[in-house]
Formats: sequence, structure tokens, C-alpha cells
Amino acid sequence: MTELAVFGDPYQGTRPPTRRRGGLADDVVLYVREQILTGALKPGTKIDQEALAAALDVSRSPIREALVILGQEGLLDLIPRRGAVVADLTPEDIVDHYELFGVVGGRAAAIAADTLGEDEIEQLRAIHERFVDGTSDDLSALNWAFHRIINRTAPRRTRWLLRLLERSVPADYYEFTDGWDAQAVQHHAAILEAIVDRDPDEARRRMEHHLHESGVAAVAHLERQGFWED
Amino acid sequence: MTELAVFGDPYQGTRPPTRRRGGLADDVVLYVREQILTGALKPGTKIDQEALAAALDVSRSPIREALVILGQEGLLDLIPRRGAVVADLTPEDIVDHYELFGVVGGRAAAIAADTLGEDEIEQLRAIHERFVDGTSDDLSALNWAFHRIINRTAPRRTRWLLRLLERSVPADYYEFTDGWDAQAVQHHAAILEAIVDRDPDEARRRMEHHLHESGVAAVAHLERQGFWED
DNA sequence: CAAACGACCTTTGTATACAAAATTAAAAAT
DNA sequence: ATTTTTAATTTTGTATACAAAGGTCGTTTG
Repeated sequence: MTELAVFGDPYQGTRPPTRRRGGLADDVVLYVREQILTGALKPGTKIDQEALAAALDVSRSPIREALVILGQEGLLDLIPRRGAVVADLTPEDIVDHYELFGVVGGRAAAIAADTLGEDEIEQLRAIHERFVDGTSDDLSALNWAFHRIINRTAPRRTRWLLRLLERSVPADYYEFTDGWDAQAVQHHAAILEAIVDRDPDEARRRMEHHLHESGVAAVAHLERQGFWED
Repeated sequence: MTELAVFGDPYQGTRPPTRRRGGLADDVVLYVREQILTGALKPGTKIDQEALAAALDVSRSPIREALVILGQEGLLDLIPRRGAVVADLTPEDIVDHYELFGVVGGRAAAIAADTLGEDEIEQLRAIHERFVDGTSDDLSALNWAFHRIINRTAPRRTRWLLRLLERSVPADYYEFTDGWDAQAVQHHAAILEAIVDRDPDEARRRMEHHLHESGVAAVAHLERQGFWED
């Protein structure tokens, strides 16, 4: 894909940015995170640096940097001098995480209700329309775009935390849960309404509710997938 | 200090644990974070890995791991292939950060109001008494102990986030602000009351308010210290 | 037979070495 | 004189080498 192709992309700004390629450590993070969040790496499993390095065909340097990042995200427990272990990730953790997502995202929604420009509200409405419509092939991208418009008005530190919370949890999975889209449409509609009404408190409550339910859906989905089997 | 001394320590559990010594990277993190949060390292300053390594007399390996951690904390901007730069830290960032602390700590307080055992409430009251009294030499430790009892009942992920938020912000400074202790006593009393009343919603509101005011105090203190001069 | 000790092996943490990108400085061209 | 190009230098990212702590397993000792 060339740089120029972006200008013709109808999804402009409705999609997570294709991460500007950093170093090998980023790749390792992506790989290991995926392994953990899909359940391929079970809690308690020790990460052998040398083995991982060999498997991904890189040296231990980027491996170690990746482990530090995943440790900061809470996905690994880093015990000095005895290595990294996959952290527990119980249903309670998932629910808790989405609840946190809720209070932080709720804050963003409240701010959005206060500060979003009319033009941005119009964008939000347009995206929501397409989401309701459901004919779009990429509902996940539309969902992301909806939240993005709300979140990007939040102050810097709040945006930072939202990005952090977004990364370190199973996502993009529950979105295909049966009936989830219908529920999400309802939630989004309610949030949009509160924002249009310039009602920050209601926007916050509804965003909290939305993310709480998303957490429940995520747990249900993971359970169905056998994430906690064996 | 020997291990055994702990058993005779009257401050048992009222003090942040003296970090179990990890690797050199931890030391570097502590050092650089201190430099940033005291204003010695101004936003925009580039971190020269080699120079830092030389200054701290370690190799670049632990330096790089430290920079990754500080990047995750949002104190550094890590730009691939061109190094680490001290991130902006405006008054708005500080306020925002404490506001986030508020919503997360508020959640913890709400949970505490619901789930704290009578014995723990008694501990909380005892600590608060000593805090009110003010004769203790270490008000900061008592303040920390108060919050700790509340926070440790929170679920795992919430505790993780609280620790993260606690680290990456100027703290322990505003505590010596003129009049802050008096205000904190008021706030703590109100929070304690809500917990005793088993009123989660009020506990949350009051904790949010407490941390909001703490943020304002922190900014005022930093401004007075000339943190944003030059 | 169980617990404790110790030699051996493995794995982590740190330092150093090397390759490639980015920055700087100098030279050439407009 | 200013801008562009190109060569030299610095600095990052990655790989490898080395030292020390941790773990293992067999032996010894009570």
C-alpha cells in the first residue's frame, strides 16, 4: 500500500492507524500480547527469553524490551532475577478492566458532551447512521471511529490512559458476539443523544454502562471460546 | 536495616514498601523520573542514552529498559530511531492526571464502602485519628496508609491502575503545602464517614473531590516552585 | 528416609560490539 | 548568499559475549 492511497480511502479516519513501524520490540509485544489474549499462553507460564528469541528469530535485546512493556501493561509479572510469567487474567479481571475503561471513557464522554463542536457531533451522527444501517462491511471500524471522535476531545493524559486500557485487554472479539451489534447500536444511540443534549452526566453514565456491558460480553465470549478451559 | 527490624516497626503497614531491589533499570527509572518530576529535566529535552549511561555508570542495556518504562508511563515520548524526549507536563496535564486518579480512586472508595470489613474500618478510623491529631512526625505515611486501606480492597486491575497513576505524577510535594493537611483532614473525614455509612456513591464523589483538590494543590505547589519557569 | 549440602547446568542481567538510520558538517551548485 | 547534495559523524537499534544469580540433581549426613 502506497502513501498516496490514503487520500482515496473512503474509510479515512475511521480505522485504527496502521502503527508506524517501530523496532522489533513492538513486533514482539504484538505477538506475545496476542498469544496471551487469545489464551495460547496460559497464566503462570514462564516466558523463556532465549526460546522466544529463537522462535521469533531476533536477539534477546528486543525481547527484553517487549517483556518490560507487557509487564507495565499488567499482562506479565516480572520477577527480578527469575523472569517473566504470564499474569492471571480471570473473568473478574476482565470485568474490572472494562469497568475502569468505563470510568475513564465516561469522563471522556462527559467532556465530549461539553466541548464537542457542532461539526464533530455531525460526524458522530454520520458514523452512527452507518453503524445503525449495518450494511457496512466493517462494523468494527465504525465502532472504533465512534469512540474515537468522543475520546479525542479529552485532555492529553486521559487520551493516554484510554490508549493504554484499550491495548491491554481482549477486544475485537466480543464484537462478533451474537446480538452484540444490536446492543451496541442502542448504547451508541443513547450516548449520542446525551451528547446532543449537552448532558455530560448522562453521557458519562451511558458510556459507563456501555463499557460495563461490553465487559460482560467479552467475558461471555471468552468463556464460550474456552479461554478458561484446562 | 535488617529483615527482622520490620517486626518491631511501629509504622508497620503505614509506609510504602521499600522496593525490593530489582535490576539497574529500576534505579535508572527512579533517577530519571525524579529528574523529570522535579523539573530538572524540562519537556522537550532529548535523552542521550550514552551520556545517561556514563553519568549513572551503567551500560545502555538498563538505560534502554528504563526509557521504555518511562515511555509507558507517559513521561517520555519515544520516537523510533530518534530517541526519547521528555514529554510535556503542563498544569492541564497534572489536573487531568489527578482527575483520572479521582475516577479510579473513586471507584475504589465506592467498592470499599460496600466491602470493607468492620475491622478494616476500625483501622481506617485509627489511622485517621492519628492524622487528625497531627502530632505524628510522618503525616505523609499516614496519608498513604489511609488510602492504602481503601485501595487494597479494590479488585486487582484497579489496584494495578492506581499504582500506575500514583507513580507517574508529582506527589509527596503538595503535602507540605500550607493548609493542605487541614483540607486533607476534612476530606478524609468526609470519605471515612461515607464508608462508615456504607454509602458507595457518596464515598466515590468525596474521593473524586479529594483528588481533584489534590491536583489543584499540586499545580499550585509546582507553580510556586518555579516548575514552569524558563 | 528426609533434610541439607554442593557441584553442575540453565537463565537472567549487564556490558560490549556491530550495523543502520539520523544528524551534522562540508562542499557544490544555483 | 542561499539552497541542495553529499560525505562524515553521531546515535540508535540489534546482536553477541560475559558474569552472576537461580535452579537442578545427585550425594552426603543426621
